[in-house]
Amino acid sequence: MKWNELHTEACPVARGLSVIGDRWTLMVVRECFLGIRRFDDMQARLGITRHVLADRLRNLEADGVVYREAYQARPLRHEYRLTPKGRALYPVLVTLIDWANAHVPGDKDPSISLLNRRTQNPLVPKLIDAETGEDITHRSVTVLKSGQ
Amino acid sequence: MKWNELHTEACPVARGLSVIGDRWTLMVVRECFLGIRRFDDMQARLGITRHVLADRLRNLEADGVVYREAYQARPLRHEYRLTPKGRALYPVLVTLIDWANAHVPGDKDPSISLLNRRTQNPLVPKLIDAETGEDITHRSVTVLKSGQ
DNA sequence: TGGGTAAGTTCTGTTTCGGAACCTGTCAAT
DNA sequence: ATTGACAGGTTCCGAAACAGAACTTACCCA
Repeated sequence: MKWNELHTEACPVARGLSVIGDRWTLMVVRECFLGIRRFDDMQARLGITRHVLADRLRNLEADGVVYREAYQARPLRHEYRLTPKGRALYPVLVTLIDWANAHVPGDKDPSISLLNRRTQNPLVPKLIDAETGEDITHRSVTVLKSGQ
Repeated sequence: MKWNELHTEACPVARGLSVIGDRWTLMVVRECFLGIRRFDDMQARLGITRHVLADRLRNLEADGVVYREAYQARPLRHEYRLTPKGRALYPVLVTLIDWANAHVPGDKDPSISLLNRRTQNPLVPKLIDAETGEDITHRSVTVLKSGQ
């Protein structure tokens, strides 16, 4: 199967990964969350090649995750910002960060972690079912194939 | 920057993606969560090439996400199962599924969604800070760079 | 002797990537 | 008028990764 056939799959994991399941894309989204909006800043911070960054930003814009907005007219320059769809990726990023901090130790400090902004205590992300308040675990969930 | 230099980065997003930030890896993990344990089953279901699947399973085993366990002796055959580190990826998968179902519509039914096993109602995943019970959003979180 | 099963490995041609250089439009200083 | 800086790309090349198909190994069964 080729990658560009994936976005129509029934499985939401496949559809999600058709947008962000790439070696660099989620790192670009991270930069957006950190307030980095310009091409050269992203390129310098990520160490990605300019060619690949241009391609990823093009795809993210086409997928509606970021949009381009002019910040000066001459010469015309755009910056990249997250759309609501892009901001909705925040829980994915947070759970990934939590997993990596727990299970993929880097061999050099400094490390980066998340704090509750109000209390300044370390964030302890927990996934619950908003309907019932129950923890979501592998065992508390079942899969539904709907449609025909 | 090359991909194999990424796992030592300070940023947990980079370290996490060095393990699962690949076009196929999280799909393989999904199969494991669905109880698919054997090479040929995964290959047939995913439509991935055998070469790439063998490589991804090798990497996932090396990274401690899955382990191989013999299920018959002659000829020796192994199946792949999630380690605790692998099972800890469940929240990442659930938030990704939730995002994709909300924002990446497939153009063909059937679609797949998650249910609370006990109530059989649709799952509404919500990420909260276990310390305070507050919702986790982009605005309620701040970033800490620790170490030196 | 031949076929079936399971888990890979090997081969070949295509696509993508990394790294560096180059291009475009504009302004400001020399 | 020319030079340099800035910002956001594009182009080029060789290297790496990928898709698809065939092949290999080891065993069992008929």
